[in-house]
Amino acid sequence: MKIFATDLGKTASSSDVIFDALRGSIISGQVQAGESIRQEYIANLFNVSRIPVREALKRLEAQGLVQSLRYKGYVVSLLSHAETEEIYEIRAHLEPIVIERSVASMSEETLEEAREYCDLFNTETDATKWGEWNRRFHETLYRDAQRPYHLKLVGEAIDRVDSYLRAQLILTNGMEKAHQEHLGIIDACIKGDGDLAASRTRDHILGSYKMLIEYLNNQKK
Amino acid sequence: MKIFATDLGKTASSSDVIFDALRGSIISGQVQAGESIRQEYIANLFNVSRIPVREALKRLEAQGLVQSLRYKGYVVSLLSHAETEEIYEIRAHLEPIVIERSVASMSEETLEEAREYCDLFNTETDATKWGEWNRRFHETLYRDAQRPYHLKLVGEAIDRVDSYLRAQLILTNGMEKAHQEHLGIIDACIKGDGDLAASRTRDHILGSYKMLIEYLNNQKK
DNA sequence: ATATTGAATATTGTATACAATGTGCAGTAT
DNA sequence: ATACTGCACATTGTATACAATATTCAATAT
Repeated sequence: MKIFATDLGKTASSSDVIFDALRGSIISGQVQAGESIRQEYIANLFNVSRIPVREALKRLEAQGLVQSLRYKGYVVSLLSHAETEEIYEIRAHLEPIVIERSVASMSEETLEEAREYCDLFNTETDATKWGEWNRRFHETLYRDAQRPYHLKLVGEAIDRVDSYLRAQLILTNGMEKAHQEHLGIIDACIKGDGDLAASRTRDHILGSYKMLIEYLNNQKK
Repeated sequence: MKIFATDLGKTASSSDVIFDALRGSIISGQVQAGESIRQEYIANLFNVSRIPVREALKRLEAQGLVQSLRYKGYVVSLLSHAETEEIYEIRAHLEPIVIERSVASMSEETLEEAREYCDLFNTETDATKWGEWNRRFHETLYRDAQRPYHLKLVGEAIDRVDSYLRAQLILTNGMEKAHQEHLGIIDACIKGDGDLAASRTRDHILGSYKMLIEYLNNQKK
């Protein structure tokens, strides 16, 4: 008899659970940039020792979401204007590639799910949830690309800016514009036009970057 | 009196030392893909407990160089053809961007250092060192780009394929071609022609990918 | 000869304990 | 009032210890 050990060794250790939780708190903006995270505090929160907490933090650090300062704790990374620009530049390069590949083999279910998130984004009244629907919308559309490495990079890039955006609720302004662009992207996917989906995705990303910059400039005054 | 605490909290802990060492062993091909890394073994090697070893491994895992399999140890990641293609595709997109920015503010020292590595790559007789000189050559040329996030991604992407390439000593074939291309890139940098440097860099990367694919096809027969 | 079982072993994941050292505040001097 | 000093405290980094469980290999059954 054959053993199908598909999920061998994949039982989520508490370190994984804590990683997910911390990452979620950061990208949702619940823990703001600059705040310091105490190992002992997190450990008590989850009723574990500091060991798994440390390992989760090491992973977050490798991803750039936190920085370790000895004797001062792990601090949620700040995001400079320069780095924000970099990340949007990278997203504007990679995400069109991904969606183009994705369109080529996009399933009906994927399209349907994307439509749902698109709708949720549009009808949601709780502003703190817009970021999440927006993210799921895009990630769903990228799902069929069979480009895991691209997706890893894109996901981490989005994590990095999300933590900042959501904390500031910047999306408030361009909601309607964003929704129209989402509809345009879905439309291109339905047509099976990868090129169009790609260029619309690029415009969408560059557009939101421009919006962000304008917002920050207004803040200064 | 003012305290210049530039390097506050940056004393390298043993976990950092071990991370560097393991990363080096992997990307140099000394530890081959598929090999498993025993925590206790590494701990003894460095005369430390398993704790810092585990943290180093967690970081390597976040970078994709190793995978954790419970009760079986951390295994050096394999590299599928699909993932190789992805990584070269990403490099071909990002590295031209980086070098273009870099050319705009490239110092004489950088150019000089790049020339040295170019030379070392060309004259080196020990095949195991080619990869290292090649890498330093490119990283030097990217240094002045002031694009830390790009450099992080590019560095990790190179790490990922280097571990595989060096183990196979694939470079053996295209040495002379690569050297000519290096000279072409330097030439473009001297001229201050960012566009040209970018396109030559792209061609260089795509060329080495093509070479790799041919090599792998020949292996099959 | 091959398949199956079970106990010893190996290996990881985590808790606890301890060492090192920066931080913060009270007390003191100017 | 402000600047300095020293000590208690807080916080991290790592060693040791223990628990859980997969792996391995010899013994046994088919």
